[in-house]
Amino acid sequence: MNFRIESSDSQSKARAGIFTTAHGPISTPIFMPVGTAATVKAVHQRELAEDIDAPVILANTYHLYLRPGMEVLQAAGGVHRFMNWNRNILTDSGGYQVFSMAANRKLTPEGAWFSSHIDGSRHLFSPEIVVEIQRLIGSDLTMAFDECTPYPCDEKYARESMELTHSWLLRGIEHFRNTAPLYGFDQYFLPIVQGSVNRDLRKRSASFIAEQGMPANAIGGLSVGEPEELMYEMIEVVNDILPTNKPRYLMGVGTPVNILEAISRGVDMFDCVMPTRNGRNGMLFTRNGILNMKNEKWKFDFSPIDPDGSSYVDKYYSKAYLRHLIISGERLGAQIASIHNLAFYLWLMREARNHLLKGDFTEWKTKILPALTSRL
RNA sequence: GGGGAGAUACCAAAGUGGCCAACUGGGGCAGACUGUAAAUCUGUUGGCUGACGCCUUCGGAGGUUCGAAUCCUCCUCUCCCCA
Repeated sequence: MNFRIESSDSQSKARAGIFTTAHGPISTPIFMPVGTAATVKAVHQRELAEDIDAPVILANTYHLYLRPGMEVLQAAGGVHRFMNWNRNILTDSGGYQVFSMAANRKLTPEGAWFSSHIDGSRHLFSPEIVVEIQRLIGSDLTMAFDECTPYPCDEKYARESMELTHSWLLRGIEHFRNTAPLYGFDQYFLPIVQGSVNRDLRKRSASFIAEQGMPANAIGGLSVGEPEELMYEMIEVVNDILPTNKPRYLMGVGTPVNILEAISRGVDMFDCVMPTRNGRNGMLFTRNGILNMKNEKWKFDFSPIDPDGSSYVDKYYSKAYLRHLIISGERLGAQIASIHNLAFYLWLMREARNHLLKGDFTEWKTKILPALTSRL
């Protein structure tokens, strides 16, 4: 995938780069919209490409495995053809579901036993099985199977969880090397750093992950409830060890501020459900601040949703109209809010990148940060 | 004209002597949401107070009682059936 760093910030660890897979170039820093079930909820692929201009989206191994199932995805010729998305796709491995559906699973050295949230049926996810499934899905970027360590947890649990993830990683890499892509293009395998909020564990994990020599590296187990300062601290610890010449992917993060702070600490790739889920629930992110579209104050506000927004929906519809749609539970409200938020996130990444190339990233970041957290 | 039922907070609807400032649902208002079991969840919804608490409320007026949304009298209004 040949990551090329185009510019590095002089006042921080931030950098702008680019790498390419069979499904096109990805300029970093980048935000990847989450499309768990082979759909970014409430957003058309056409809007993702043409309006939001996302070069890569996420899908989820666990969800696609359960529904529609591997027979369908294989018969379709992989997930790109299935959903008619010919840009990049990254699949999460199901590691997050190990964490979020803890009540329905059992961890063993072999792997994780799940109860399907759809019909209750039992399934085993092992590092090998998860590689197989991601081969069948045909994602460009495939994730190692890990345990996303819960927070808070004691040192012993964090250590054992990390060691389990490491042992799973070795098996996953071996199986990845012993299998081939099914649809005629290369796939890449990303290992994941764990270690909870423990500096020593994070260092050990980052070293272990770096040694594997994978084309890109991920940081997991953060933004799971820990204080933001701890998250930033762990990112710093880990990024001091992960190779600088490969993309770094911070999984599941986050707010616009989280992302800018992580970029300045050397992270290149992000994903988060926040722009879509919070959008559906009426929360809009803009360069001027956050607004809750459900609030009464927009009831008679017929001004554009976001006069400074980069998406067509921003000037096409008014705040009062969007408020009405969201309060009424109308689907168009979720669509407009999701398009707006994703367009904003992608705009923010392009903007960060432009300032990195221009050489004034830190000044720009310092200036824009207060506005991003203010409430409108 | 005769007979019957009913009026409770924004709406609907429980409650039929003290555990009632009043169940529950809707609506309203506010909040949460970070590798999506989420178009979901939580709080709040008479007034004053930080809290204990106090004050005013169950169509209207009066009465019984230590105590009334609940019992009695009259009044006003609504709905249903028969003629």
